[in-house]
Order: sequence, then structure tokens, then C-alpha cells
Amino acid sequence: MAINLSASSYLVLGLIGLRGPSSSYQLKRAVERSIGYFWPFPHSQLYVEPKRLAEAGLLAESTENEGRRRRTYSLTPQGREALRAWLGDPDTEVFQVRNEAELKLFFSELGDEGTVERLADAQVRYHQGRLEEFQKMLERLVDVPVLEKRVAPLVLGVRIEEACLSFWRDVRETGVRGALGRTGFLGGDAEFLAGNTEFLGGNEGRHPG
Amino acid sequence: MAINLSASSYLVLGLIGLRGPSSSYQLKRAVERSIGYFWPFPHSQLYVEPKRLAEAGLLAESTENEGRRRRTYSLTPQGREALRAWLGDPDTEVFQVRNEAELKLFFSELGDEGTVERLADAQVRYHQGRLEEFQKMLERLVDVPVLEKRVAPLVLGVRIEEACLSFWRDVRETGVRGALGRTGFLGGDAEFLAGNTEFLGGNEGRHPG
DNA sequence: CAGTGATAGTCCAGAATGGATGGTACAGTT
DNA sequence: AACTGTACCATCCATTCTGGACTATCACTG
Repeated sequence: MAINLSASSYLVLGLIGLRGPSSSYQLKRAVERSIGYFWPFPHSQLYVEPKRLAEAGLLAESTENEGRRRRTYSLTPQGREALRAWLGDPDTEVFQVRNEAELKLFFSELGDEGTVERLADAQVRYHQGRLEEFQKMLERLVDVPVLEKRVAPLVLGVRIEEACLSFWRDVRETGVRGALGRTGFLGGDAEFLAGNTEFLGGNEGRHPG
Repeated sequence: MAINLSASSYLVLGLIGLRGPSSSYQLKRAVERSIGYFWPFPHSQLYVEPKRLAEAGLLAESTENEGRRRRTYSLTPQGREALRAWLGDPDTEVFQVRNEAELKLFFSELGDEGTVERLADAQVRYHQGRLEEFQKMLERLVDVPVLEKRVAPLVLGVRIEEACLSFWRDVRETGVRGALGRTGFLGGDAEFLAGNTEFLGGNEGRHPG
């Protein structure tokens, strides 16, 4: 009965809470146009997860008995309670940034000449595009007071995109070292490594064997 | 033979490229202390993935024939080439931010009184902690020129953490509306919604059925 | 030599991922 | 009325990923 509730679970519960009774397809659409910009949930998940939640008693399922026979899910009292409990807990899972560009930059010394430059260039364009997109959405939504909370991810999104954009601009113009400088690190005394080489893929302090 | 290479694959190839021949355990350690702060790769993956890559000919495997019988992996020419090709391509997968706090904020109107306040408070503390941690690491590493590239994720990390921290501070002090204002959106003409309600969990334009 | 903690690796159930596939409903033609 | 394009709606599947539980080795200490 007591199943594990993941982020997908709460996404489904929460969206149904906001939207009222919804089909998986509607959830899929809602996700595509909101949280999916930052945290992509594949649509197949939005078909599987409500089923799980219904089995666990957190959602009620009703099927049209004509036409398309759509499945609609709505919150049960237990579902609403689970949602409430989750929202009441201010602790959160670790904040994750999955950024392939970061990986490429990290490993860039293993690539050809110009790897960093081309990467930075592409990233500037990429984040510029996202930033504009988010800003346009925000402009359209900013004046509807009732939507205040729901616009929040976009606001954070804009700020994060601004941070990325400025980072990659710095990298493009002055390399990682330049970006470092503009982050407020200009180099103090050249204290050497202090046993933290592992961060960089170097050798451990202790010898293996 | 031609297997799909995921982010995990390139992580493994890249780390072995930087470190030289490595065991899964060493990779695990390296990840924990670097990229794992932003993008957690569970250690079991770092045992499975090298095996796959070895089968595909991108890594060579050698096992100690005494004592612990550690498995060490090293890049084959094909592995190095795959890495080079990946680094040479400036395109990247979508930039993802998986942030449970954002979900909670999005759904906060379904929670009890004070949900946003408690959440913002906890988030400020959380991001403050991370920021300090990253800054300390940077301070220790900033003066080792050879590590320039490898320190890059930390630099981006600091900037993103700064963005999050300022966002959550604004939310704590003045609510989402305040954060909005400080993001440069102060409200123009109250153009109403323009059919974009779906972003917010509202109804679609077209009617179901 | 028992105890402790770092090192090293395996295994597994369950969840997530990302397509591929295959329908239905309807609007606008022609 | 047939045709066509496009949303709409849903299921399935092969891989991967995830998070732990579990086992065992080794180095050091008292």
C-alpha cells in the first residue's frame, strides 16, 4: 500500500491538484509547457505514474464509457493529504544540474584545438535563446496576479539562464580563467593543492594497494 | 558493436582520459568529489558502464591476478577517438535543472499557510551552504594554472548557486512577486493571458472531446 | 587478535527514459 | 462523400538509471 513517492509522483499529484481532474495526456501537455523546460518528464511516465498512484489509493480513476474512453484521474483525500505533507516539509532532494556542456568543458583538454571556443560559442547562443523564450513567457504572464506562484519556476529559470549566459560569455571572451576572475576569484597566495587533487581527476592521497 | 553512448559513458571515458587507467572505485571517488556535486552518478553505474564500454572496445580491462583482483580500465584508441568526437561537437543535450524546491514552490498554493516562507527559508540556508562549500574549494584550487579547465564546473556552480540564493532570498523577503520585480519584470500593460494558461495548469485552448 | 574504518566490488528490484507504434476525432478541403 | 492533415490519446518495450543492501579485503590500532 505505502508506495514510494518520487518527484514524478508529486508532479502528477500536484498538477491534478492545480488543474482538477486530468487525463495523462493533459498532464503531458501541462508538463511540456511548464516545468518540462527545466526538468523533462517523459510522457510515458505520465501514463504509468497515475496508474501507480491510483493503485495506491492516492488518485481515483474514471474512464469514459463512450468515444475515446479517456482515463481521468482525480485526487482522493489520501492523495491530497500526501501532497499537503510533502509541501509542508521544507527539506528537498539535492539540487541537480545536468549539463552536458559542463562535462565537455571539464574534459576539454582532451579534445582538439578550439574545443572550448566552439563550445562556448554554441552555449552562448543556446542560453540566449532559452533566456529570451523564458522572458517572453514571463512578460505575458507577469500581470496576472492569481498566477503569482505558478510563474515562480520561470523566474528562477531566468536567473539561472542569466548566470549561465554570463558564464559562457566570459569563457568565450577570456577563457575559464577570465570567468574565474569575474566570479570574484583573482588569486591570492599560491597555496598548493592541499590534498584536494582528487577533485580534478588527479591521484588520491592514499596509494592503492 | 556500436553502442549508444550516454552522459555516463562520456563521464567514464573522460575521467579515464584525465586520470589515466582507473578502477571503478577510483572513478567513483573522483565523481563524488567533482561533477557529482551537480550531477550525481550513482556508483553502481560506474561499475556497469566501464564493462559496457570495454565490451564495445572503447576501454581495455585488466585485472590484478593477486590480492584484491582490482579491475583497471584504460582508453583504447577507439575510446580516445569517441571522446575526441564528442568533445568536437559543440551541440549538447538540453540543460536540465532538477530542483524539488521549484516543484514545491510551483504547487505551494495547495499547501498550508506558511509553506512558501518555510521553503524559502530552508532553501536560503541550503544554497548558502553549497555556495560556501564551492567557494572554499575554488579558493584552494584557483592558483594552480594547470587545473584551469577542470575547475570550470565549480565556477559555473558558484554562479548558479548565487542566482538561486538571490532568488530564494527575494522570495523569503518579498514573495515571488518581489523576486519577479528584482528580475526586471515590473508589470507593463495588463494584457490578459493570451492563451498561454496551459503553462499554469489551466485549461487548454481546444476542448477535449 | 578483535575492532574499526577505508577500500573494492556485486547484485537487484524498481523507476525512469525515450522512442516506436497505432489508434481516434475532427476540420478543411475537393 | 472521400481525402488529408493534424491534433489528440494511449500503450508498449528495450535499455538505462537509481539507490541501496550486501559481501569481502585490507591497513591500522589498541
